[in-house]
Amino acid sequence: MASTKTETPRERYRAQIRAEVKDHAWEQIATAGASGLSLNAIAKRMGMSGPALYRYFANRDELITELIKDGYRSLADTLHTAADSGADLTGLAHAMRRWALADPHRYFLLYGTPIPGYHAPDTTTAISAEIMSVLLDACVEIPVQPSPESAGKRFAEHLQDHRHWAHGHPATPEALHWALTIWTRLHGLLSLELAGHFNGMGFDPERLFDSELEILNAP
Amino acid sequence: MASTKTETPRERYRAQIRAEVKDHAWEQIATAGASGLSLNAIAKRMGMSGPALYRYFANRDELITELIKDGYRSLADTLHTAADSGADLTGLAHAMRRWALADPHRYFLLYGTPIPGYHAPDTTTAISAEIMSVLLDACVEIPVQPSPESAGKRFAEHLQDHRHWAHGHPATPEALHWALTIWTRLHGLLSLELAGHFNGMGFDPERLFDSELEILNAP
DNA sequence: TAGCGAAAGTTATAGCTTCTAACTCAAGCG
DNA sequence: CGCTTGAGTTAGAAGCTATAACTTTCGCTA
Repeated sequence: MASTKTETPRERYRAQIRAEVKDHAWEQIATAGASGLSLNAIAKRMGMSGPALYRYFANRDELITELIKDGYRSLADTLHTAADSGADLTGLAHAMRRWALADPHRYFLLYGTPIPGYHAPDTTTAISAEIMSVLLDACVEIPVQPSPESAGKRFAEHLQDHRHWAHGHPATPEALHWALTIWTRLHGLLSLELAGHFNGMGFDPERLFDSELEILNAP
Repeated sequence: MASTKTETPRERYRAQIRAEVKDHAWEQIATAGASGLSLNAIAKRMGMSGPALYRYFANRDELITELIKDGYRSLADTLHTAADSGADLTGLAHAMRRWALADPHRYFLLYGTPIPGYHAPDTTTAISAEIMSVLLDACVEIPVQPSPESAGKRFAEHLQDHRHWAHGHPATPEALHWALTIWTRLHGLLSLELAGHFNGMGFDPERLFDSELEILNAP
């Protein structure tokens, strides 16, 4: 997976610089968050003047977009790797938690407060769908019974008309519902833990995570 | 609850300007988010020069801290009002969702990506505890049965040693656990909805919310 | 009521940011 | 070997936070 075509030396050099910039950007994000990202500072740390970077990225937003895309790619790869080695929902969830804890700012770049001007391009939504697909695969193994005349049943029925986001995945509406539930619950836990909202409370966030995961495995 | 003591005209003027600044700040946050907040722009919109505002707020962070405090206060008041008019968990959750949808950026200011330098002062953690208290009150009405030998039971036991965040609330460990669960699940739903992660998916977020709420009412 | 002191608001300035414009230089391709 | 293209430079505009020094204005008190 090196290159799609024969690259000219110029193209190779360009790709290398872009990668180097992104490395520095991730480093900067990991310490100061996305709002602390500075093209100028990156340029200086790379030994060149500020405006030089504008040869490689049109503006700050394009760099951030690229980072978000790489972030989604990283999460999707992490989940794929876990799933390929036979991980069930519990394994996937723990892989996701480890991935999030490894770089909280990266998690927030994807799932935190939306960047004001930023609008997700098609490529990121495609990878996002890939992530959901892994989750859906893990969901079909979970027995989920809809009680009659419940909001849950109504939502599953509602999902029958709005399942295009599953991209043809052969899951029951109940499984789709459950995948959404898993997503929102895990995000709620991780988001609050990473933001430090559990900090003064004393309990072990991992135990709360495991407890919630138990319910997600046997609804 | 006008004033604690007799205020001098200077103090009254000062308080009025501070309030006016915060009004403009909220307006700015509602449109551009917290990262787009500019003391300079606020000053100009108020007809004075940039540095003038530094007489009223030591720096940008102090203004943001104040806004966060007011945000927590606003949410706590909303929940108190709902609880006082007899709302159960469903009512509280819907009040919270309405509050969040009314100003998504305000929600993210409290529960979104943490501000890099910012560290919550005691006053905000106190109001945060107040919010949790309302949730706990609603929890004691919900029957929650711990299955033997489960991660859930183990976490409830773990909470017996870490319940100081409940500030002496007479709830069972199971109720404490359930309050945490409610918090994280509602946050997961609201956070993803407000950030627009459900946008392309077509389903009605409120129906998913109601479905989750049904489970939270009868675990 | 006069005046004094503190607070409010001003401009100037430093230092940071993003980003454009114009220029120089070097690398690579024909 | 030369020409084109792209990389990197400096200069500069416009914005931001924040400080310093100065002026004005307000309100309390003697």
